Amino acid sequence: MTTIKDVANRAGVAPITVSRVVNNSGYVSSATRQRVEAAAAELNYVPNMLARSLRSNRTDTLALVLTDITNPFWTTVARGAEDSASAHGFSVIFCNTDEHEAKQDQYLSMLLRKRVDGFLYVPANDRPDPIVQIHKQGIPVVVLDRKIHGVDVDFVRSDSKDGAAKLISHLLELGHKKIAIFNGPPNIATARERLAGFKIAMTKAGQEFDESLVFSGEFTVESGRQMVKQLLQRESLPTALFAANNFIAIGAIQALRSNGLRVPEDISLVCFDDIPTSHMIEPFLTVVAQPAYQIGQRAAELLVTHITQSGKQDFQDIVFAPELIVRNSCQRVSS
Amino acid sequence: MTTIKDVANRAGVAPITVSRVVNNSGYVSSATRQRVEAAAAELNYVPNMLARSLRSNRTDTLALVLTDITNPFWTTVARGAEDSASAHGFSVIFCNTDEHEAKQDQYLSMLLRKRVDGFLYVPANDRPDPIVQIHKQGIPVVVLDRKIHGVDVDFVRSDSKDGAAKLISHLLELGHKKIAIFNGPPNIATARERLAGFKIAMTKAGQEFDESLVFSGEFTVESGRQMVKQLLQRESLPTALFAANNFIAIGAIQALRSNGLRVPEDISLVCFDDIPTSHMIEPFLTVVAQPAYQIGQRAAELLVTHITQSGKQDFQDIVFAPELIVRNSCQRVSS
DNA sequence: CTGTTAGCGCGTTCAT
DNA sequence: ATGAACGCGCTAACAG
Repeated sequence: MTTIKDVANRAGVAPITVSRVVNNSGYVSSATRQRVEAAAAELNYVPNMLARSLRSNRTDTLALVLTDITNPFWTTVARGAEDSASAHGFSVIFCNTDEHEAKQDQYLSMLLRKRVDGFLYVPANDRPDPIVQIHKQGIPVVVLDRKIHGVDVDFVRSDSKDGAAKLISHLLELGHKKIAIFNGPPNIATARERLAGFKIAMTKAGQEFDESLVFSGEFTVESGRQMVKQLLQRESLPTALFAANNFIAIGAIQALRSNGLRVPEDISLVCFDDIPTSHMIEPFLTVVAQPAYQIGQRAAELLVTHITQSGKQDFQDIVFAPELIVRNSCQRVSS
Repeated sequence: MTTIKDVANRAGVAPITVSRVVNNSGYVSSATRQRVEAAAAELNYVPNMLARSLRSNRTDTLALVLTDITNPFWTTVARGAEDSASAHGFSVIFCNTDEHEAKQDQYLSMLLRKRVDGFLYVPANDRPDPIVQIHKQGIPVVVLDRKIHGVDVDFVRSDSKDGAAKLISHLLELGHKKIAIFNGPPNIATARERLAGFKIAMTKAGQEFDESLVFSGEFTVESGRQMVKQLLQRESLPTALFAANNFIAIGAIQALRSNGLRVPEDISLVCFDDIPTSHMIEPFLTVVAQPAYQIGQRAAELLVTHITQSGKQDFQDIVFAPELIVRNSCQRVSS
């Protein structure tokens, strides 16, 4: 591994001169510059960022802590974040927590040790302490997707309440009254807000809200299947189903079908979050889609701003409006 | 930012003693250990990996250089790699090259400067030089998905030739004879091999191979659309289409439909690579699926082995067999 | 069981 | 326009 010193020797100059050439800082005569560049090339010199970072306290690296990159929503967020980070000269380390607190804590402390310059953080829970811990190290955090109270950070997310309401309104317009919700865990803000939006839309339309039609699980395919099982134990079925995210919807559809129930003929289904590649092939699920790419992009930009202008102390709560996309998973119901 | 020195002062010991406590190395009396741990906790001490790495020449970080994490195949590979890396104590930095050489080169040199411990590398081209450059720095590389000749590295990939042949055999069994291929660029090994598999299966079945039915583009949705345009300029259409990857298939289906052609009624379609979430909702495309998760997992494991046992010099070429999954995108053709 | 010395590779500060 | 010295935070190597 050749160092700045080796290059210096080869070029017959002092290490600091090599440094100046490499970083384009300070004055270097074009003659010595050329000698240095030649030496660097011959020796395959690659600057050591570790050493540089040790002095500069900057790693040009962001952390992206999310739940599961396998979910197309997060995939797209990740892509947006990486594109934006890369445009600003940052790399990104990604970590899947699977909404698991222990995993998350482990990742966070590893990332802290690695001295990442900032965190793009999708919290697995409502607790503010992870963020507090990070802030104690003086590292900025942008929280994605989920609002947490009592912490001074930026948020980039979409309006879950509004999105849920849009979906429910759509169902109501089609004549549905008995609507069940397959929700995520109540300790995640988006789950609570999507339920809230559901309730609001129902009551606003003068519809009775039936607590027994609220199911709580996880934001996973398996959980979607489980909730169908629970649903089928009821005497009467709702005419429509609201899945609080795409994976729950997938699990629900599978379980419904394997129980001989067709969507939308036997039961209508809407869900939060798009499934891009799927709908490109077969436009099927009616959803509200979040601008996933922009969420990632915007979050990374915000984070980079905080890093480069470390004075910046005004925190933003950027809320995107989800968009209703009507496809073929709902049927009109005769009242 | 509190350092090992601060902790040492607080605990009334030497820095090295703190180091020993933190790393569980060497002898420390449980009395002083406790004092040190208390001091560390009070001061919110977080070890600085940069400093440690500078000495140890290990960053516990892998690079994952792929084409586009937005493609569900790569998403799954990435997840497998991250899970495996994390289990071995490594983080992973991911980079999207979009098959773009310039972007790729930029990423590679950045990652070299960052002193990642190893590369998981999906080459955007056939050239061995990027790998040679990395090896010059003494850093191991595992190449994913695409074989490159003339370099000593591990490969983890699947058998493109065999996969293509399986798909074509399936079509032949259904009576198809005029089959077009929508391929990726010829400078990518998988594209060449998928075409080769196509040819082999055809000739083996005694079918004539029609060069005019070979279309070359990119592994993208847009390219899939473009190739349909080209196809439609022909006087007579083939009865079946072989898309060399999932994104090409998606683009093809869209363009076919917008031109009033239905799959499979008007034309049958098979493709390489699954689209997991899509087929969970609507089992549609007949594909050969690669074990994406295992590819990522296995590659990361191999890489970690090279890193931890730096003596290891036997290189493997691990080839997985793709699996044919018959769904509903093909129709039998009467001869 | 604990401490001293030294150096990993680089860039800031201050000279020349 | 170029260089010397020092220190970023940490841990081998070697005392004691």
